Amino acid sequence: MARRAGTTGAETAEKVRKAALELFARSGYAAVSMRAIAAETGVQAGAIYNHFPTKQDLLNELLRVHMETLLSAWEEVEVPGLAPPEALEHFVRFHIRYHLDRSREVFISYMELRSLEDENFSAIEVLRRDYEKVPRAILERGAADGSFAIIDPQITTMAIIAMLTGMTTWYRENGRLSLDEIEAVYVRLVARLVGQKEED
Amino acid sequence: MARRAGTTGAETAEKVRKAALELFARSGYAAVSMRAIAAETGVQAGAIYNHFPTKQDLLNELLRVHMETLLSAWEEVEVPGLAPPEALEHFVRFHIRYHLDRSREVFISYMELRSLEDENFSAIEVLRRDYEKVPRAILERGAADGSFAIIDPQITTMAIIAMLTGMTTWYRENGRLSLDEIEAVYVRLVARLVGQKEED
Amino acid sequence: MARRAGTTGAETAEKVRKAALELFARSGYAAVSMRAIAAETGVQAGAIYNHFPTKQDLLNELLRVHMETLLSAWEEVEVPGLAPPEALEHFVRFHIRYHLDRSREVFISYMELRSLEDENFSAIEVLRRDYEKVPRAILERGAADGSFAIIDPQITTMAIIAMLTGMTTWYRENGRLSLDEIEAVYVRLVARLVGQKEED
Amino acid sequence: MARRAGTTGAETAEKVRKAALELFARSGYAAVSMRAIAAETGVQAGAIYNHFPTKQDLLNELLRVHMETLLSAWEEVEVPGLAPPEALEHFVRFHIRYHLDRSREVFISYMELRSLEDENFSAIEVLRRDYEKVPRAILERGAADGSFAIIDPQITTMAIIAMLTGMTTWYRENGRLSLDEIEAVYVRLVARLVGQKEED
DNA sequence: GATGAATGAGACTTCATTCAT
DNA sequence: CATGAATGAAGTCTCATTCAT
Repeated sequence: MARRAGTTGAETAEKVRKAALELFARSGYAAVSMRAIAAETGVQAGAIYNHFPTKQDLLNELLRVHMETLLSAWEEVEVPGLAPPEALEHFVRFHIRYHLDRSREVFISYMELRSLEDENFSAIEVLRRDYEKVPRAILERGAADGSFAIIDPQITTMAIIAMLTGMTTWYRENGRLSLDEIEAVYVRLVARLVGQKEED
Repeated sequence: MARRAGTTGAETAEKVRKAALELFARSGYAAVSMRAIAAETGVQAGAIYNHFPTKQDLLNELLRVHMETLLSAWEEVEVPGLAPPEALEHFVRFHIRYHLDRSREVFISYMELRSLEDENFSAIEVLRRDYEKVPRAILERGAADGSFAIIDPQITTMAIIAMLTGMTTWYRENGRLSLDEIEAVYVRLVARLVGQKEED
Repeated sequence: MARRAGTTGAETAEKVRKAALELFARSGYAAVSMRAIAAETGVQAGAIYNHFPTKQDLLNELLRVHMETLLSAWEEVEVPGLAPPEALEHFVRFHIRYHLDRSREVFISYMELRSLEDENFSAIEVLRRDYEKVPRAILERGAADGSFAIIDPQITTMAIIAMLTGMTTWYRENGRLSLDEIEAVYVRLVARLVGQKEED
Repeated sequence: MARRAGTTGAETAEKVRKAALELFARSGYAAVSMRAIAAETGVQAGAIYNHFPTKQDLLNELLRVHMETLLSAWEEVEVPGLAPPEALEHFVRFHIRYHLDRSREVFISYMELRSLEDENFSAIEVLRRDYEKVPRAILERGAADGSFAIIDPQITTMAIIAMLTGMTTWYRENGRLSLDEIEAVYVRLVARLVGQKEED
């Protein structure tokens, strides 16, 4: 049968992306079939191939777009002249907010890297490294100007990212603390990690 | 054909466990076939079913045994009377050493929880919670006796675990720092997170 | 590859039904593989699943449709006002003709009931009972109006059905007697079973 | 492990026969696995092969022994000089009693003939034909001496056997009629089929 | 004579993908 | 652009059978 009235190809592609994101996050790339994505989208499996050449391309696009969006979102909110302590706080708040809003993208970005074929994997890895350079640079500036007392910049960077990203595994919207409170806690924890003096 | 001379069932079962661990860690549970595990083990796929009723049982056993072993390993090295700062350092060193030795078990314990069927999932979750209680209890003791200045016990606990476990994703045996050095860095980072005074 | 030009799904489904009927009758449900049905149909095994969800559903549909068709075929030829002796003769001729035309359906309807899962089994049983009510009712009418001298209505009903249906196990198209002759013999045998007076 | 104390090979072989009979009757030859038979027997599948070379041999032995036993049981009770009416009644009573006692053997003798490989099938067919000759001979004697008014000897023979054997499909031990009563009904039905005068 | 472990084939079913319509 | 039907490969698991112990 032909396309139903009132739908456009772009709409379908977007619905496929949403469905795939949801399902990959819930069950993992390998465990999700094109038929399952199609069912969630409301089309037959064959229709997906009008928009994405292969299942692998679908995953790759999700991850690539996520990383690109993350990077450009940071570029948009970044405040260039900020002193390291304020810059780090700014980054922490950005990272938490952004990652909670896209918890499924974040999740599959960590989980499904290994499902990418080599070439795709490498491209995503580059983007990931780029993002890791953001806190790393702040740490190094802070170490240089004496506002931080960094133990080891590389490990501290990874520790910060792991700590912040780990939040997506336990955060629930109606938990004990509000998002603002959690953010505040993490800002202070990160400050401690980099050896800032407590200001309260 | 029957069993080849000189082999035993227990050996095969162990080889299957090893192969499955390796492959699940590398490619993920859903992406690994029983045939692939069998090939790595050196038997036909059907032979696995003499030792494990289903693929799910195989995963479940790996995860269950890992968590049980982790818990009993801790119980064995735990030093009951230790003051909170020393207890925390002890835990950090234990966790790092143990997790690096079993990086694949750790990896699939985090990655493949979602591949467990409901009942199996619940059982493993209980064990995971049990393990999280270990640092949590130390933090609370330290908060009570004033040796720590904890910002938020729950978040700090999760942050410590995420930070430490994240190491398995980037640690390489011949990297810039030795394991001893890395351990020392993490001990200090954790000390900062819980608000201990720097002792150096 | 996709569908070959000039074929339709309905055709394939029908070919699958035919092949399954043939093979189930010859070798039994459990001894026939989906691959064998597919080979007889001229498609790959997977293609069957576009038309029948499971092998069990395929069997179930064959049996259900057979029983429904049998019942509605009877309803179509039934002559309501007929006196019991003529009604019984009418039924005997119908049963023989119908069952010889569909000897494979009849065969698997008796043989493969036990291969049906519980729910499917119950549904088919209901239809079978409905069909058995047809001769039973004629017998009872004939007993009531004195045209028959029934020994025991239930046993006689079962005896008639067993006797008639048993014919499918030995009937061969080019045997000693023509179908018309066989029919005539059975009409007289049934007349004897119900205690009609011989009219010749 | 070796044989458990107190069991003998002959016992196991007999238990295997019983289990196979039971399971073949319930689910059909093709649907029953050697493992299932072994489980019902209380041994491992491999042990069956100490007593029966293949699954096919097991089926074949069950059918062959059944037919041989049936034939020799008849030979034992047969009363040579009996007049046709009494001989037929004698046969009917024998057939019913014998078949109800061995309903599973009877059932698989009809159902699983097609599961026999060619050579085995032919051998069993010979025995079946031998048994069918028994009523056939009585009918012919009765036709010759005028005590029966047979419509068609072959069809009547098959009708009698189908009718009698069909009973195993609906007979229940605690049904409406006792076995004696059922027997009496069938004796009279058969007498009608062969055109004897009603004697009551 | 029995066990337990193995093989190699094959069971049902699902999969990613293709393509006529 | 979507459907529905197909392929060919592969998935998990079971099977009859064999054989070292």
